[in-house]
Amino acid sequence: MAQAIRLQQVSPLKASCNQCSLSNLCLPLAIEENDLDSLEDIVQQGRIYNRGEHIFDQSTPVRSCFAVKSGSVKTSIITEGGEEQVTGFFMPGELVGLDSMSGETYACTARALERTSVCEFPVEKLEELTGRLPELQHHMYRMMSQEIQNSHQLAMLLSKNTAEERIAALLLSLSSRFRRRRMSATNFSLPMARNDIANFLGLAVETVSRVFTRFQNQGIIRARGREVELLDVDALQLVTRDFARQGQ
Amino acid sequence: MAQAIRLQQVSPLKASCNQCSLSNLCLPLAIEENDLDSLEDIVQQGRIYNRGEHIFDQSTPVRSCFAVKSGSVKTSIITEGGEEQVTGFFMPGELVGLDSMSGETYACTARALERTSVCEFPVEKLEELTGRLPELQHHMYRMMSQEIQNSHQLAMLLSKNTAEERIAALLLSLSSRFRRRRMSATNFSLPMARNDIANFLGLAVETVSRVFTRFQNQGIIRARGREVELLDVDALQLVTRDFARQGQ
DNA sequence: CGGATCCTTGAAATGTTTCAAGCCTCGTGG
DNA sequence: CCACGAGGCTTGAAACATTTCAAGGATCCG
Repeated sequence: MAQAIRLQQVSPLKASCNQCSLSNLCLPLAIEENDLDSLEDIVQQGRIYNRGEHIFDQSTPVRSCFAVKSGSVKTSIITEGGEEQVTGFFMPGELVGLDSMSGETYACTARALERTSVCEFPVEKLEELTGRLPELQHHMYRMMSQEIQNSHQLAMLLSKNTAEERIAALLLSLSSRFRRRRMSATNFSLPMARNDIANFLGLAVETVSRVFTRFQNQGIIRARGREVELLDVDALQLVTRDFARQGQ
Repeated sequence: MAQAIRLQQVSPLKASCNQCSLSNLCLPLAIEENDLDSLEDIVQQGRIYNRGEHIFDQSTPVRSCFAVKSGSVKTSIITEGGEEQVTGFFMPGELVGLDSMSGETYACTARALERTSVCEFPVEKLEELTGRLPELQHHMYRMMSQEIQNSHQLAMLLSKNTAEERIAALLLSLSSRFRRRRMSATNFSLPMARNDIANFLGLAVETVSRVFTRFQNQGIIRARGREVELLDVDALQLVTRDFARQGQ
């Protein structure tokens, strides 16, 4: 995160994907060295968003999808009645807006959970580019498929699992995403409020709070506010797999 | 449905998308008249599957995605513990397997809910083709985005809505999909068992049954087994929107 | 320091599940 | 052609997890 910001200060006007610390997570990973220029040509250095600021809004015309560079983003759908459903959390290196690719208007609203910088990929240019670079196209398909799978996984969590299982699963998901970024997988701070967690997991805030303290009393985690330490990852995995032990 | 079958009897060996009654729903809709040949070249006429037969299996190598021609398909994920989560139902003109595009192995299992015929699109060939036809690529992106949105919608249903709201939403979804095919939107037979509905909506079978009878007692629907008649579509929409009335 | 927001905790209320049983339906075999 | 069996569907009553309501405590920031 600190690296990404520093990088931006060095070359604030032109994106340089090949120097980005996230190039092994983001779109560049799918591209040959000598095609990187084409990608850099279409990338727009996004501005920095403060906590709570909208990156794009549901029902407005689709312009771009975004890669998180530092910070974190939450996406949510607002129903006609004004209810919010959080559909995802996005960390550095992850792509936001795939559910709106090639649609007319954004299917969700994306908001910065903290001070966040993003790279912006205008969809028409991205489409044009993927038409020329099969590797990139392949990668896009794969990420969109992955997004569908993630959402199915969420649906499964929501429909079949208890509050404890859902929260354990979220903690483990976050943990592995921190690890991918070479950060501590057991000691991190949650970018989102309990409220967002509750909304995302289909629970009441109070339930989330109760489960956190229950986990804490069992010695599985330690939590003070948004600071979390996973003390017993195996136990967490046991909670989620619970029903999933085949023999035994 | 009957039409699609008849068509297949006329030209059993080579697919002819331009004669297909579903061409306005399926991939051909994205393609210029004179590019249709390229699509027909890669389409494989799939065999006919009987009720319960597997079209593809989770964790086996990805070969193709499929368009339903007649009949219907359900997709589901099997957890390590053997639990099943139904992730979708697919009707004629709809694409199955988008969650596995460009992945190594299928992310779910697809089964025929009844006697079902499909068209098969080998993914490598499809990718190659979308690289050449921007319109088709655009359409693929759009359908995959749509699939993500559908799944988000499902997640929302599962996390925020009551049993009645979920079932009303499913009935309305089926209704509109029948209408798209120029079939009765109020009088149709469910392709899936109560069990599948329950699993899909994250409910117990008993609950599904109870809601069906409740709706029936309220005069909103009439149901005998899988035969369903929507007597009061407005009431159904009221059930789903319920919380979604903005003013009032 | 004050106000707002976020988080936690308790007790009662509630919708859904679970368990249990009976019924209906459809396909099969006698 | 009827009888049988199996699976699918329905219904009731008790059990349960989570929500809702209510209130207190912590934390952050101007």
